[in-house]
Amino acid sequence: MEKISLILVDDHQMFREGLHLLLSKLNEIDKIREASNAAELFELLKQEVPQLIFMDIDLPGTDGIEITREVLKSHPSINIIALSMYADEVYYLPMIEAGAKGFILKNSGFDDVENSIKRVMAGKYYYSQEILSGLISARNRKKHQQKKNNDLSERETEILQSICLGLSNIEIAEKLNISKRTVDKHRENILQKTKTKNTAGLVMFAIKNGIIPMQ
Amino acid sequence: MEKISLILVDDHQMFREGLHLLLSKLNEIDKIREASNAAELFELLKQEVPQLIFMDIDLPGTDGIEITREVLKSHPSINIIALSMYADEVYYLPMIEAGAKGFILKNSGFDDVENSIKRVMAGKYYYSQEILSGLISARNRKKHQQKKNNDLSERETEILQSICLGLSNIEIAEKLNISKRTVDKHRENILQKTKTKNTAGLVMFAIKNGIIPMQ
DNA sequence: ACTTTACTCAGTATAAATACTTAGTTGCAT
DNA sequence: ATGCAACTAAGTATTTATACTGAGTAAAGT
Repeated sequence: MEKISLILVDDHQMFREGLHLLLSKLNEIDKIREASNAAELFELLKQEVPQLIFMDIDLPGTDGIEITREVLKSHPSINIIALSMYADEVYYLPMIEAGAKGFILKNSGFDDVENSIKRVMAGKYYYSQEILSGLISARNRKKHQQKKNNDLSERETEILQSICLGLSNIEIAEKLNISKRTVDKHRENILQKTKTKNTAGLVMFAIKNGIIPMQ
Repeated sequence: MEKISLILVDDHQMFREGLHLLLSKLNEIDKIREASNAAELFELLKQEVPQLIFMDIDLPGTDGIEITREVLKSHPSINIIALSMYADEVYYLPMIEAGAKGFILKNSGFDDVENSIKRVMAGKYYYSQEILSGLISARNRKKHQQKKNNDLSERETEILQSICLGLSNIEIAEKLNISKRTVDKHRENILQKTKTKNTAGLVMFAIKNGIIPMQ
């Protein structure tokens, strides 16, 4: 198996040196270089192109996401694994869009680093499990939020759904085989219950409360 | 460290036996039992409660998702790891909601099984990388969908946002210091461009196209 | 120079939504 | 059996939204 040459990009020297030491114990690793910012990285790239880059996201000046885009534009073959303190989607989604093959958290174990190298160098992707738990818990939070605080009756829910579909009261009345005035009344009651004052408010309420599917 | 007692639930005998053999080589595992359906599983649960269950999703009769819900209702302390042939979100999302702590694919390596046991028994989640990348790519797809196909001008976008906030045309006119008739006209143009026919349609369009934040 | 686009404003008319009030029916629960 | 909640319906009035037409100005691009 070919030995791996890699570059660590991080503005904290201590972190860089620690990771450097840990990585140097791996047999697969051949050469490790370090950069603390974009300029240093591009200088290293001129000298020799590595197979792998560990890229910190929170860099002063040009951030890791922007650097990743630039590096991949000129060197598409390099595998980039993102490093972040936080499992927040405002970090990893842009990073993945930028082309990072992996995303691991700084406070996860070194086995995460090892696994990420193995998978990414095999042409696969690798994401920390913590990211998923963030996604899942966000999903669950939303699901729970949606279920509660919904005092609408069945009929009212049905009518609110129809409103969101863009139907007028007359059309809803025809669809449900009831009087237009009844729909008027329901709509009025829904406005009261949802504490909104017009159609726009109704639709927003419906979405926030999961009354209409809108993932 | 306490030894783990677990149950394998799968309707394919050969798969069950193979996984049984592999698992029996792990030091952490103490006792392995097998069930091929819901009835057999609940029979085993009566005899002795395990710490862990590997649950196949595609079971004849009551499926793995439903069984997971029932098991966790009566035995919330049991850790359940789902097994599936497919990395499809129609499988894993309901399974996660049902309370499974892990989700691995049948065609991934045995190290996935080992890792899932370690993490789940430590009170954490574990999901196959394939699932994580599926979730993330789904999110990326959505983000990209939102950006395109938005012919609205700046002013129109501004007005659409105000509409979504529940403002009437008069209120929007005051807010932007323009005539109410101008807002009328903008609104008319937005209706045309978005191919919608009323306020509800406008709000739905705004959400689908990411014109208003709505995570 | 010319066209296009965005933004602005108005007249006129109709349709729809909002507000407030009253009231009959049904089914369910205490 | 009594009351409550949901669903139904209508009268009346006002406010908003939608539709179609016409038009001026400013900026930007060809």
